[in-house]
Amino acid sequence: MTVVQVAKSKPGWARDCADGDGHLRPDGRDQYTISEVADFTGLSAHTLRWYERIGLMPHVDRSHTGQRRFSNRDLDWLAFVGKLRLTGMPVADMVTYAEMVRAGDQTFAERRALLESTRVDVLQRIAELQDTLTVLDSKISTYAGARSAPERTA
Amino acid sequence: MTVVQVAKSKPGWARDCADGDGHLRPDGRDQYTISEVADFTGLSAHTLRWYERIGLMPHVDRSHTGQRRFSNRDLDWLAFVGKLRLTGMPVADMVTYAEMVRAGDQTFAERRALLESTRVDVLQRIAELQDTLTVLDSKISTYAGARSAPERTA
DNA sequence: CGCTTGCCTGGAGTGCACTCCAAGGTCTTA
DNA sequence: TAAGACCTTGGAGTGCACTCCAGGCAAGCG
Repeated sequence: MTVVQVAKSKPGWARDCADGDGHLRPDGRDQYTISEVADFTGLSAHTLRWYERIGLMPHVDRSHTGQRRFSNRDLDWLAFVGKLRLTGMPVADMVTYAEMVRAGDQTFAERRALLESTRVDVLQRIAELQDTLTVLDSKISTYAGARSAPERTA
Repeated sequence: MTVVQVAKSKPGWARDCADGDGHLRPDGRDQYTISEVADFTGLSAHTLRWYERIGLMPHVDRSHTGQRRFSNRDLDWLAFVGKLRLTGMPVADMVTYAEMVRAGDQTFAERRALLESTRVDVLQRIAELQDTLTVLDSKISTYAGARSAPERTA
């Protein structure tokens, strides 16, 4: 029931793991262009604009000519959104969360509840993956040992 | 970079976790109709036919009138495919794996390599999720303690 | 025998999360 | 001041993994 997809930015679906969360935040400034933010977050500029359009970003500051100027707060928010994305939460639900944030303090309980159910979900997915790992390992050892493994038979 | 989606069969995106992998295999038989298999696996009959069309299933037996009759081996294969699906492997890659299986023994090394890279991927995703869990927990405790939490600030 | 239920097919449609395009304005640096 | 890189918008397009539809065949039952 759980489908996972990996962005095509990496070759094939095996992600390059040694990414090291590369993008250090350039402090000392509080104004970033969209392409800088794209570099820091790994999201495309398109996606950042789209996030704003659908209400997943609080309204971003603009320069006097209308260009976006992202703040460190925006970067923090995007980092958090990135974590939610990793949990598998649909964008629509993240928008709901963002709306609750905008609605103010009376949504605390709801927000907490959402985060807690997310937490449960993450725990369950970890368990699923660990289970999958077991299956994978036993299959790999089949290949390691045997000259002909019984295929289609677990 | 990792996008995860959860099927709509469950209300919202929070999956019902207490599913218990319910569907016990009814042994003593080796012939199942498509709707039985759909029940056992949680996949829809549509999806099962689609899997066969795209080459993700070995050719399934048919009754004298042309209806599919799935075997226990098919069920085993579907269970394994389900595990691969959980890892986030795209369907196209699973088809590749299925093709290697059909190609026979000379693909052992490739198959093993694929499984091993999958394994690495799963390990990495588990690590990501554990990291996410940490963020979630610290955010939840913010909500737990404070009357007004600093939003957009991690 | 007719009715309901289940299965078959190829092909079209859906929903999600981007991803890109066209047409134009802006910023930088030589 | 001119070239080229970068930014803006609304809307259209893409890829994936299903999901459904129309039209038809077949089996079981009262």
